[in-house]
Amino acid sequence: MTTRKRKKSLLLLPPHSESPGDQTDGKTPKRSVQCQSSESVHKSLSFSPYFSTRDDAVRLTSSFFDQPCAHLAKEFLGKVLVRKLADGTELRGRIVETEAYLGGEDKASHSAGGKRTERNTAMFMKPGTIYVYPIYGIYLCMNVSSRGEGAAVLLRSLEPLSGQDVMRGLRVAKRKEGAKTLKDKELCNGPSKLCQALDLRRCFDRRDLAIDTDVWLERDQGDDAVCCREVVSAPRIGVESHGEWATKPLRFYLRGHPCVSVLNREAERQMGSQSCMDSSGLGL
DNA sequence: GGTGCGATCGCCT
DNA sequence: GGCGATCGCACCG
Repeated sequence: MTTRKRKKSLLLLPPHSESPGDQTDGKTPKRSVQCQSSESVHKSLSFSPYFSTRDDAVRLTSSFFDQPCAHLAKEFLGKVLVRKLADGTELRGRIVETEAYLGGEDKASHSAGGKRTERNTAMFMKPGTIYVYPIYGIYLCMNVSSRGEGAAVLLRSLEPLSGQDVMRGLRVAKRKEGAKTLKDKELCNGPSKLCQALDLRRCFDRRDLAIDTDVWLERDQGDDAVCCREVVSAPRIGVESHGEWATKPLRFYLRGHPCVSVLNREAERQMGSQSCMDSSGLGL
């Protein structure tokens, strides 16, 4: 899987580089982020086949984030992540997949063993603090700290609700010229994809999701659709090398949702008629 | 559709 | 100097 070669191919832009609209080399086409009209943003609002939306969305405050990690990871499902760009455009996506990283004893966590470094400092900050870190040299992932020393929730997938055209522009900017057009469900179906689509950069690291003016979380009617039976608990992705912690069901996603990055049919089959309150095996 | 592989570089030991 | 909470693409059936 891993290669040691370091060719100087530039198929992808580093995610932590300035977005294409900010680039000054004159070679990259400007995307539409800076100039999309409010009308086009309104048009891009699409009705979700899975949830309904309404105008009385409520921003989530600090108290919401102060929950045990795995519990918060499940609570995130159905909530709406909002990203307000510099030009006022609001990008919205409903969270449909998360992972809990418990810190301390959790060997798959960046903060395993209570290890605190410059990079993972945000994991130890107050619940609701954003932790953005680079991975594989070219991608970013976004977490939100929870209650518990070094604990955080990784946001893995969103269902795009508004601003899809802008998201597509941000995603396309990172892909090879001539690549096929991305479907809406492909815009945010992965932890690094959602960072690209929402233009979440490293500068968001250590910012407070409860009070920030550029990114926040909302609760809306979508919550009503996230009944217990729809939540699948499965082992986390990409942590196979961490022994028993690799098998713990700390990934949560909405069953049957097309925007989930990786399905776990085995976990879904095992759910059966079991309540999700039990299926994690963690007494959540 | 599923699978395998290469890309790429910051962080950590 | 090794590794990694990923992704896109080519290839195959």
